[in-house]
Amino acid sequence: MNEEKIRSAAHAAFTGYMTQRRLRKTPERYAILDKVMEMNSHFFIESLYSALDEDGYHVSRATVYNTIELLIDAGLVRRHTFGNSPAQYEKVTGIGNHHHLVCSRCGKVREVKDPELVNLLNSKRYPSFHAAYFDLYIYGVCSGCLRRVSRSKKQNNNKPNDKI
Amino acid sequence: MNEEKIRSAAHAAFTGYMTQRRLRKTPERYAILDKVMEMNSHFFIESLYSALDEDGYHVSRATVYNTIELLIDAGLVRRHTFGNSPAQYEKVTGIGNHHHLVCSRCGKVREVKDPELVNLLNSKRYPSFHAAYFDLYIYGVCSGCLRRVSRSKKQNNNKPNDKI
DNA sequence: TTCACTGCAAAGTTTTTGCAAGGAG
DNA sequence: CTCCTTGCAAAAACTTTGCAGTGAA
Repeated sequence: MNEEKIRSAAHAAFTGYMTQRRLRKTPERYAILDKVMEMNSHFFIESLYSALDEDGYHVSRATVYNTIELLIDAGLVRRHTFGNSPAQYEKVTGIGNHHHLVCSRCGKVREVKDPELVNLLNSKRYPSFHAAYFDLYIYGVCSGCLRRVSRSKKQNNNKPNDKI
Repeated sequence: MNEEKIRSAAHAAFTGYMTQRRLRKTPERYAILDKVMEMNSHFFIESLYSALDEDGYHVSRATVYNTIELLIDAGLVRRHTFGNSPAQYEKVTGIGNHHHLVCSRCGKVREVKDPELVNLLNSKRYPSFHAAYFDLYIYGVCSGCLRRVSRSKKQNNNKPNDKI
């Protein structure tokens, strides 16, 4: 199955990364990687931490933070900070590059694919800079919040957003 | 002069925003807006706070945070969180949309303009989402860090980045 | 055997909140 | 005169750090 293939590719990549840097291949690091690969879509450090705990595999928060840093450096994970909420992470599978639609009102994040745009972005080169990847965030208002805003406009009590 | 025109346009926009939402037009809010418009490129809340203090215009941090939130909602300021450093802000002048090249090693941020890309992005429409603006972050390694990395590779002691 | 890694808890950083006083509308 | 906004300091939220013990190489 494809999911398993992705998992073992990630393992291999992480192993290579650690070998190259003479980092120790601890069971905690692999356990965290595995759990990350299980997470569908975005997650917080705290969710990852609890998910591991619920599996009966306890690691300290410090280790989670430390390992996530390595995974980011290895290119297996991306960090996003949408608006002012705590950092969110997402696994990088290689397949399916996408962008993020972020609602400025409620903070909800939706993914959109746009191969045309991805191709254009991939073709760009910059002087004195070796680009590795890009993140495109499109901010705006989702349809749900749009409804809410126009409703409250009529009641004349719309407030500045309290999320994001 | 152009700078003054931008400042008064920002004033007008902020006033309109506050009027519409029945928010109070306090001197603190205008002082913060003015200082923001003086900041060239990116700044931190802390820099803004000290800059005001150095001008002999003291406002509490709470007010700075509160006002920045309003300015973002009003579309006069953008918040960025590059890597894992504290949030950085930047004024929106309407002229000169740009993207950000972010070095994953040292955290340095450079602006690049690309009208072709901006036009393409502006033309995009999304179902059930009303886009207001976008942020494109291009992550990679700057030339300075690239030199440093290849040097340390030879010495066989390159470490995972400790910035970002 | 060595020293990078882990867990834990304490400390650090950044941001938010509660409350009394003040001032915009 | 009302009640939104401010300042301050305390608290919260998130992340990093110090240190002693553990285990990968």
